[in-house]
Amino acid sequence: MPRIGAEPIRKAALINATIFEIGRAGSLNVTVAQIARRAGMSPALAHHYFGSKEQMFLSAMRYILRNYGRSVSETLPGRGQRGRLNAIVRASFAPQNFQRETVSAWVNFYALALINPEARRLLRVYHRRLRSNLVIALRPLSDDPGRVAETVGALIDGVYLRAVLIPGGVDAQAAEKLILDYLDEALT
Amino acid sequence: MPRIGAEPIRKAALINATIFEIGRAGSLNVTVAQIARRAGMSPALAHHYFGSKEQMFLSAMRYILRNYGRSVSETLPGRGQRGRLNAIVRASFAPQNFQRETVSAWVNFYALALINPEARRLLRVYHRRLRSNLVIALRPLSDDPGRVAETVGALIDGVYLRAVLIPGGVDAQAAEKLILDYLDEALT
DNA sequence: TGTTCTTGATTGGTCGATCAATTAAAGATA
DNA sequence: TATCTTTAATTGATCGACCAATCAAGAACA
Repeated sequence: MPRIGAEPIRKAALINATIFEIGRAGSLNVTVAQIARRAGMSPALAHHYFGSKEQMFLSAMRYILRNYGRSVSETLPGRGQRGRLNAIVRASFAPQNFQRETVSAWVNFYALALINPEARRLLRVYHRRLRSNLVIALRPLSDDPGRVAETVGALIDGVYLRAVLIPGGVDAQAAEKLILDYLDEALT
Repeated sequence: MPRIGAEPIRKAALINATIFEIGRAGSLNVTVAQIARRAGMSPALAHHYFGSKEQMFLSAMRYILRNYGRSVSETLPGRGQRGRLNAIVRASFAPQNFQRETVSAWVNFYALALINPEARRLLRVYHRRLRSNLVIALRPLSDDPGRVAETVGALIDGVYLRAVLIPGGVDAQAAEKLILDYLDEALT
């Protein structure tokens, strides 16, 4: 059984399973055993690789945030002016970032950030980066880029939060439009 | 000890303690024993009055939402036109609704709504009522009251969400201004 | 007396974490 | 090649702690 070089594969499997299980349960109340079983290994092995459940959660959160950050910066280059702005907003509602499990995990990570300093730090890094991206894109378009960036950031989070509560799936189209419409009227 | 007619007093104490402990812990992972101790009674008595921990949580959530709804409708009458709108927004950031413990509990109730149908129902009622209030106030001011109401709703939630993550307390003033500024530019 | 209030004690169950033991690959030695 | 050594991978079993919920019984009031 033991193939050498299993660590990165196992860790990746565990991170995926963590996000999936948290999303599925809609809560951080998932057991290490559940996650490990989903990832096809024993609970002991999960502990072996991550040391603790907390570290698994934080790694999963890092993964989500890194993914989001990547999908933002990937869609950035090119597209002058307003195009950059639209790209940032659109990335937030791209299928990979806006799937029910992911958004559900996202909400729970916000709750985790209330009690875990490292989780809070990660979230603040994401906030800063998003804000910075928005400000740069807004600079040539608005006379108060800071305020508009803040508003868009809050709007994205708010729309995410409400999206998971809608029973019949999530309408990324409508969510995206709400924010783009705001930008239309904010950028006179 | 046993005074007659203790039930409503005990229940109120437990609901307060529930919100306080959830806010303090920043998580729904509070024990019935913690809550009961905070409310000055034994865990068994808490079960006696509420039947289960879940019912305690739901009652606490109802209490928060009722409180919020009341503080909105109290500030409503009078003030023609734009005044009603400002009042609704201002109520969201009134001290009683925007204290750290309350907002922290609020975020966790959102997470609870992901897994508990009754919690989800309560939250949807709050969404509908807020939206309805906003639409009525917006009707004479905007040619698309529905969209603006949706945006303000998401904005309030987003600002709440971000407020709890700021280390040095919450700036209700700034939060309020962000939303009022949005309204200024949305209502040409 | 009967009803309401109240709690200590207990039960049944869950879960994170640890550890000793097993398996197998990689590398060294001769 | 055959054998030994080292190291990584993996798990079953178990420990210790925590906790929601129940119950029987006591205490105070009408």
